[in-house]
Amino acid sequence: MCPNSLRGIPLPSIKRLPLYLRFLKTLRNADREVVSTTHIADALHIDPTLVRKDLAVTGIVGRPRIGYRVCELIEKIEEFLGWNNASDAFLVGAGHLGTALLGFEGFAEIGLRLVAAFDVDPAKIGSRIHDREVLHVDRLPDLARRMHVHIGVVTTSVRAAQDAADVLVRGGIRAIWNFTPAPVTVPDDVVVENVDLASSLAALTSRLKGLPVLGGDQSSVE
Amino acid sequence: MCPNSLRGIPLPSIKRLPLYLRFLKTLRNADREVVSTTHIADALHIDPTLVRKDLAVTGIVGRPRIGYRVCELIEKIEEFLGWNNASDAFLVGAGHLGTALLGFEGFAEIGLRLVAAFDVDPAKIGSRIHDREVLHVDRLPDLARRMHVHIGVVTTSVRAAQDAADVLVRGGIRAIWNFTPAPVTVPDDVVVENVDLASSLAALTSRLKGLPVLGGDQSSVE
DNA sequence: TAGATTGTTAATCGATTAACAATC
DNA sequence: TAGATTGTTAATCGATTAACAATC
Repeated sequence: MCPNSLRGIPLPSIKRLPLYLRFLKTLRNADREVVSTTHIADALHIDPTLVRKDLAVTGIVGRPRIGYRVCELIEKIEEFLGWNNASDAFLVGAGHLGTALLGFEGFAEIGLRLVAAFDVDPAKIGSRIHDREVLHVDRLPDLARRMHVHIGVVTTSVRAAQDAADVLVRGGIRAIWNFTPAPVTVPDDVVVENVDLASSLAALTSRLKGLPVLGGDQSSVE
Repeated sequence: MCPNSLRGIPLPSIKRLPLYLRFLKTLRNADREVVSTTHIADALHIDPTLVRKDLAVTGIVGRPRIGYRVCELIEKIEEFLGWNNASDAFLVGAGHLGTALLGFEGFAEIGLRLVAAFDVDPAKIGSRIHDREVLHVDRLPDLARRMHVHIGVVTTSVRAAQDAADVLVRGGIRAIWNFTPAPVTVPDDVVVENVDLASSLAALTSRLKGLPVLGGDQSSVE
């Protein structure tokens, strides 16, 4: 019955969905009604069969000879990723990076809404950054529960990252988006996704040095 | 003769090296002289054989029964990644994110030095951000060549990303670290590494929704 | 020596790519 | 119809894991 959800879905496929989404939106802006996987594949330099497999995880069905309806595809991908109705998130660490993320308008596109920022610095608490209040981190657990916020974004210093994660866990948060290079430890039922700039830079510099690297992924266009 | 450099090195291995590096530095701070792969593997939740394979790409040799010398391992990894002597980089787009990156002290650890920022906004040009001058982007190509800068960091708006890439290419830049969600097109000999927040968030939210996801990678700790 | 660990070779696993039948 | 495209099954490829001999 549920051919896709039973077997599990490859993480690489999930990570490519936003790529398709972005491209499809440019097509929609250009008033394209339908699109074939070969067209998507050409534009994104991905194998057409892989594109078909990736799109299949959303449950979309195409029409032979025609392709997929652009609007339907966009809807299906957003629905699959849960980006159709935005999730509220708390940000911990109102420094430079935190401020940048609070000001990043692109989050609306990807279903995330940073509703408040937290810090320990008395100089920051009470101020507003990009129209969001900065609160003391001690207030986070209670507010997270009362506001049903399930996602935490960590932009503290490396030193404070684990403390931030602990506070978020105390607030019953279920997912942590960690922008610090510090690995954080959380209970099994909390999901952690790390944005690891060092890994990304390692991929860049090793290729820059002309080393022969195998298995280039989608984040590497030449 | 060169057992590793002939066959090419897996990109996943390269992306894990910074993870090891960070852990090894905590060991060095604790005055640990030697370390075994089993110890590293336990701490980082990675298979010990995989750790050995990853470390092997740097050319390090360990001693059976003993392990690896911590300091030597750190040196070898930094040398392999080219992080032992920092590379100069230009940043294009002095907005919120650009400002955050200019203020990020962690780059010293990973061999990157942002030496100047560029923008088109007259209000910004001539100012200083975190002690780096903001110059008009028109001056970039000439300066890049004269200063032998080979790395460009793009933190512009989506709209301006391709223009930024073009200017960097005109300056003879060889690698672009793209922080915008826009895919940029560059000549074959220029390396592009994308920091794709949407992909990262997709991995987070799909796991948050309790979907069965295969192939969790290192960026996903639970 | 005994035993922990390295380094390597073989097996497994999953993702990607190729082939092709079904469809409109 | 002819032919482009989907959707699926099989083949390939590479990364990870397991097994194990070599080493000190």
